[in-house]
Amino acid sequence: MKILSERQQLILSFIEEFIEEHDYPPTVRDIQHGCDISSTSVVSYNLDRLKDSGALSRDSEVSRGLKLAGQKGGSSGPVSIDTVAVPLLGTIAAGSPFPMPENDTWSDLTGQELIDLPQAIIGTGDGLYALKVRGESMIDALICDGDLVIMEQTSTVRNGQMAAVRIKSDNSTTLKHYYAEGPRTRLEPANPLMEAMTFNSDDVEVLSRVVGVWRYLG
Amino acid sequence: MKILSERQQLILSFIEEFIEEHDYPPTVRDIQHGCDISSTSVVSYNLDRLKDSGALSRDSEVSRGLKLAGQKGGSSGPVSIDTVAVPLLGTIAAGSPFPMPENDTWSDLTGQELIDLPQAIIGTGDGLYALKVRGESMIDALICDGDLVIMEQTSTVRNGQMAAVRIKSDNSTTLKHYYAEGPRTRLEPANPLMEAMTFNSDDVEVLSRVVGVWRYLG
DNA sequence: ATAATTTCCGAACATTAGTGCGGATATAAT
DNA sequence: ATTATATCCGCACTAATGTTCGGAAATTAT
Repeated sequence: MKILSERQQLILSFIEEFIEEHDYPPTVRDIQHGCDISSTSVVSYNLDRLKDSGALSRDSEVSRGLKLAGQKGGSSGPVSIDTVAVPLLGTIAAGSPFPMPENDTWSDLTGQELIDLPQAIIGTGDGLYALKVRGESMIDALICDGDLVIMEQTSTVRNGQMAAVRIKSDNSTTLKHYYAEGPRTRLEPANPLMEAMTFNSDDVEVLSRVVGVWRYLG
Repeated sequence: MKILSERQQLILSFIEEFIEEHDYPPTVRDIQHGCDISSTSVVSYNLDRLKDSGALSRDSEVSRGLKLAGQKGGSSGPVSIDTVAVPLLGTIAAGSPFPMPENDTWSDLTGQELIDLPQAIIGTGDGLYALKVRGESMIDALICDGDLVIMEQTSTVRNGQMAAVRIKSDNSTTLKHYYAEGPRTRLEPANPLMEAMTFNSDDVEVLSRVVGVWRYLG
């Protein structure tokens, strides 16, 4: 990746701020004055350079025909990107019943606390919900108190994926890596130092798939 | 609220679609042709009406100086929120030297892969960077292969916070909860099942503070 | 119907704004 | 130093773009 000159970075951040403020891109002359550049041609030159480097795209002969490349990934400052809102359904603790979405329509979750996560790392967010972990009961899943677990409501998971599974005979629920092996189902803790267990497949019910874990240590 | 004429509604939705496609607003003539209007003056006239009704704002004598009133804040589906972009500096593995931001100016990180995180859970994002974890060497910090660790470059952490610390005598680096206790410093694994260790405070160097951990199991 | 108001038309007009060009300066390579 | 390359400068040119204005047509009020 080509290195951007100081002036080019300045221009880039100016464009970002300008769009942030006006909701439309600046003109060449806006940039000129905003970045204290002596000539419009210099701005034009550097815009082309930025275009070459992929930092932005430019519609020629179009006023304000600028578009930041990442659009969602500027170099500094907050930018707006697409995110999905995931409802925080409750907390999960050792022994407590595993919370599940009850509403059959996801649109009916108004009033729930929502967690915003970037679409880029979460996907569409369909059927997702979040649980807050209380207590240390999931240490062997490498999940600790305070963690936010993002789950997808599904009863089908592929081998190797992590899921919330219920052992019917125990009436216990844990988060484990899931491996269906014919009549038996192996559940493997995320912590490789701990040992897997196998159950009769009939005895294992998949409640939700674990999509992600967010731990914030502000 | 004044009722909008059919033409005004058409113009409004055209502007919306145009911005969706180009990321900058249309010109009067774009609207003219897009809505099959005979004269630019008619467009200008209706834009003024729309401005009066509050449907949009208009910067006069500014090309493409349009801003839709609603602009942001859809009611369902993906929404735009403020996020911060965090550079992904590299990977961290057992034994490997701990990657640190080298550039003294954060604005100089263009070209790095960027991770977008919601501002709401990350804060301003100043001085933050991300590392991808390789291998199982951090199991005792409840961090596993593939995790994304968000760090803040700082040499001062408060007791109880998690930090990347270097043990000088070992020349080893680990992620531990940090407790300065006078001449001694106690380092406590995130996993409460494991035991803490104490070192001479001189022997412990704080490299970065751990702000968050993101584990994605797509 | 008549008048008042709103909307539309077409055609200029005046800025605004992107581009091109010759040459000056810097910066890097040989 | 000397050449090559990248940037910058000012200025002019042209395309794009918002605005104005007299009058026509449509709509609404009296």
